[in-house]
Amino acid sequence: MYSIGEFSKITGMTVKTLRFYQEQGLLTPSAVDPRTGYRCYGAEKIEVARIIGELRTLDFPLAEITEILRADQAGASLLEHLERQQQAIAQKLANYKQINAALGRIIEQERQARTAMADASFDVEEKTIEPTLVAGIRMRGRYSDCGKAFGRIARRFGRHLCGKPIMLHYDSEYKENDADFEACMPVRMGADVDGIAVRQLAGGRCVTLMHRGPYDELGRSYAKVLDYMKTHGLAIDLPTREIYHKGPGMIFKGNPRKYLTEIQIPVRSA
Amino acid sequence: MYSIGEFSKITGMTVKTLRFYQEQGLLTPSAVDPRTGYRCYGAEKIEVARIIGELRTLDFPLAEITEILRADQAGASLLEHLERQQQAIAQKLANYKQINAALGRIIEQERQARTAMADASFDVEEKTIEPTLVAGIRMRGRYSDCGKAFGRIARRFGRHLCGKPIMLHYDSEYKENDADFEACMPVRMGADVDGIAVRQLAGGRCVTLMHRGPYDELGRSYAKVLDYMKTHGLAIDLPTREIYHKGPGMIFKGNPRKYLTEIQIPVRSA
DNA sequence: TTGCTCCTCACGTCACGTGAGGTGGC
DNA sequence: TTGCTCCTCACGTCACGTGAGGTGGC
Repeated sequence: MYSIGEFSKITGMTVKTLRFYQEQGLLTPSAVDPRTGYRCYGAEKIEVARIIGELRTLDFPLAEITEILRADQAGASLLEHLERQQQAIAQKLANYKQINAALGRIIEQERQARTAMADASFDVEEKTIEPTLVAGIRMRGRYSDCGKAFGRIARRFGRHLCGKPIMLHYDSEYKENDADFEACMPVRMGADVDGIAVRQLAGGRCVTLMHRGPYDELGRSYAKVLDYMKTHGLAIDLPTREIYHKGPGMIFKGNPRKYLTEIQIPVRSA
Repeated sequence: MYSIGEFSKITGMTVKTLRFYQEQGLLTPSAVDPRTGYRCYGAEKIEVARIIGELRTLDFPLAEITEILRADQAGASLLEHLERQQQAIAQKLANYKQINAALGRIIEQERQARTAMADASFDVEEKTIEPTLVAGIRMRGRYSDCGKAFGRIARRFGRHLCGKPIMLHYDSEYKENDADFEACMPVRMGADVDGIAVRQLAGGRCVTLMHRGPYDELGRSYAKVLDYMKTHGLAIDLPTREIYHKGPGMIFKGNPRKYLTEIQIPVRSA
């Protein structure tokens, strides 16, 4: 016979836990001194404690452990308990996997927003861009509808995504309600899936400018780019592009004054 | 301004939750009628509720959400919170993965024990066994030490395991304290790792008998097998094998009367 | 007497959910 | 008056942990 302290050392369970298990009717002492209230555990309780410990390691709730111990004789039910528990664990696992993936995406986005802010120059520049594989949805309507399209692409391509969202503008003039545009996201690989086209976006020479501020002030930056092109005798090669380096975050919408949008206009000598 | 019921519908949070968030100082109503106690939520609270909801989806504790909301202006801290949270989630994920794997192993073992019980014939038989890849630890000492060896192999080879534990006996006579034996477990693939040898176990002709009961009664079954071999003029080809189809379970030790052990003795015509 | 083990009882954790019992406005 | 929304207060969940305050045996 062991005192609760001794039994605690043997089983690796705290004294508090042992008292709690007694209260729950899960693991009762072999005897209790009626005068002092001292608990006594017999050697046969060690095996019971071991089983409880194993089942707790497998995250079984105490109520179910009580059931399993009671049904020990039957034996047949153990397998079913195990299978049910595996279901339960699999659910939690799936849940945390999802959370983990979501956190990964958000963190990545935040990091890129930081570096974009650090790297930006805010001057009109000419550069050569690389060809890029993108998944895109071409649409007509209002620019503000592009959010949903980016969302659809992101959900579909998940971990194959590899860059910021890009919008292609196919109109040569500004259109409010009937614009012709395409929401794209760079992907590592992939094929067409319901309404989303995967293709190579051509590279080449272009004029760029990083715009800082809300989207409704993009016009000012476009003016700067077009001035530059006129001065240098360059002509537009549609579609033009906008790259959203930093927009409303997933958590905080953030301050529109800090949004970063890169304007890219493919050009050829006029 | 919205009543708590309206705001609940807008945000998808229950009324109880909204009251709780107020109590926690997380999301306070824009106004409270001092006479009736009725809560009023302004439209600007919708965005706050959205952020709280997003962060709860990512499993942030309420206390940390409070912090994040307070530090919103700073902005810089969000990324660190996200990274810390990813750490926390990764831990839980790893924990549940481990539980899941353990459950899988135990379930598999229980299932195999069931089918073994259903298939066993309990007669001496001759059969041809297939070559098997095993991971084994050869040792000298007492048979009862094999448990640790099986444990080591199981931990090392984890998901590459593909069968019940096998013991090889290299002695031609019974030895109590200085037996020469090898604890093996079938594996799908693998290479030698500290003290564990991976190799092909030869197949061939052998005499088998399924023994049902405690290990200390194995002698009776060996007698039956040896009788059979004598009658049929067969000679032993060392090492002999024991396959533990059902022994003490991982959870319950179970009734030794129900243990199932297969004796396999490789033979050649004498 | 001191130090150790043991006892009970009450409360805290975490993010809410579940009533009970009652009020205010249409 | 009825039905609906809203209110507060107390308690439950889950598996313990953390004291506080006190007792028994060496």
